[in-house]
Amino acid sequence: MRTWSTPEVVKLTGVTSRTLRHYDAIGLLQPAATGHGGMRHYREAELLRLQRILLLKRLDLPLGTIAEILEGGLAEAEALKRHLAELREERDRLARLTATVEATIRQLEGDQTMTPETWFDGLDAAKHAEWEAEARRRWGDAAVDASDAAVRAMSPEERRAIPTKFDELHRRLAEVREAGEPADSAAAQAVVADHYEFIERLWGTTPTAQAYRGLGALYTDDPAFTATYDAVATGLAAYLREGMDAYADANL
Amino acid sequence: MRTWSTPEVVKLTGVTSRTLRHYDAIGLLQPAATGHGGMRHYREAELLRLQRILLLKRLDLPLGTIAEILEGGLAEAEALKRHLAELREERDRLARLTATVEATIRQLEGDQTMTPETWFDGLDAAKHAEWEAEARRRWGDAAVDASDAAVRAMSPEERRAIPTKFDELHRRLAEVREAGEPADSAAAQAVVADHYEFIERLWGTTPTAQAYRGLGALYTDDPAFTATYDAVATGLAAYLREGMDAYADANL
DNA sequence: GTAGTGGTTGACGCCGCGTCAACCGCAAGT
DNA sequence: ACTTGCGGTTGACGCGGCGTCAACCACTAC
Repeated sequence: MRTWSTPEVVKLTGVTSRTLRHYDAIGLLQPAATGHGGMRHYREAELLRLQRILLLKRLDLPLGTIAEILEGGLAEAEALKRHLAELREERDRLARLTATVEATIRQLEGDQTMTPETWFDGLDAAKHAEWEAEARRRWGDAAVDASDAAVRAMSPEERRAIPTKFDELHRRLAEVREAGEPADSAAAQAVVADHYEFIERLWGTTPTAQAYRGLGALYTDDPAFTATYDAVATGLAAYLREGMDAYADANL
Repeated sequence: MRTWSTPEVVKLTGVTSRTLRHYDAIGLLQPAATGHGGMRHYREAELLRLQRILLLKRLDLPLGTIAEILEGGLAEAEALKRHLAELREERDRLARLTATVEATIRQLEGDQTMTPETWFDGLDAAKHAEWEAEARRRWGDAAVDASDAAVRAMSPEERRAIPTKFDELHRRLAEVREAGEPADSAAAQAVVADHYEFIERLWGTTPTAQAYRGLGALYTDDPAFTATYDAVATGLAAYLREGMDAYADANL
């Protein structure tokens, strides 16, 4: 029954000696014996255990979970399933993120002139070009030009406050929703009323019921907007749209 | 020119007070003034700066990079491009990882009987089912059954040593390659010779030149194998295949 | 002797805060 | 006048998985 010293294990497996000592320290992989000034000696059982550790580690499982599995306290398939769910979430998050970053870069490199819609939402600055075209289709050139003029008339400070204001509205709305209030409740409608007023200021005109509903639809239909709202709270876009529809029903 | 206290900023932006103090500590966002027992007071300039910080943070930029951008020492587009490359890499890595984990789960839940190919490579245990079908197509039922028998005849210890042995071979090969040796050099061929011997033991028969070349082709053609080798060193699969071809030319 | 090799054990650093713990100033209630 | 409570402050530790010193020891070779 031969044994392996630390550097031998290093050569065999490719892990660093520091890693081996770390695993020893946290109890994940302890040498079969130590002697002669603390030198670690591993036997076949430990090597096999290390193999399994490395295998699971390549799946990005945390060491704690790996330990539980190896101790038999946790079923491997069970742990992997949970892990898989996390991986998928993270993968999807990164996919959305890359898209957002790409769009942001396009915006930074594209038209230098900051048109009003750029201010609509700090996060969606990047989406401006596509969004303006969409806006002209939905509301017509006159509406977009009016909004343009209204925002241009603002002071730089006012303009820069726009994303902040949107953020505030979104967070207030998310709070109301988390409290369990339906979108047509008084609490939600109060926030939507502020939203309507703010949109009114941005557009430079009083949105018609149809236009306001259309904006709500845009929030749920355009992935860029949906993503923006989902960043605050998942499903917030749909909730806001509901609230806007209810507001239009009741007040416009 | 009004100012905002810490809790007011918290309400406005949704960040925690701890985060604000952290940003103060690292110099990322310092309050315009402090007074009255250390209370922080922010003005509009700081709120706007915070907005930009949060925007960039949502893109997963590290705080250090955000600081550089805000100080003007780093072009935003430039930083984002670099960041994007990292994001893409990570996204792709996670995509491959989810696939691997999914396959591993399938394997764990599927056939309980561990057939020999399962041991071929620890990481590819999951790929067993697909791989066996592939093997039968490539080498025929007789060859696969022979290998099956050979591995079944091994002791459990021997079987469990198989992935370890593969790992060792792969690492040795990677070292040779990093030293700049071509695949048909003596150094590389020595490793390939060991590889051949080991395959011989696993298969239970002496692989013909054609069969051995076929195995090499599998390494580069099957994404699962390629990924396994790339985990050790990128392009290792191709290098090994080259080496195997050269070995077959010279010795088989 | 001295130098070199190959091992050991701390301990700090990374990143972005969350989460205590301990303290302080001010207002309201007893 | 004392306590209580609120709202703020400042440390300091913890997280994960090691990398990277620094300091030390045992043995061999010169």
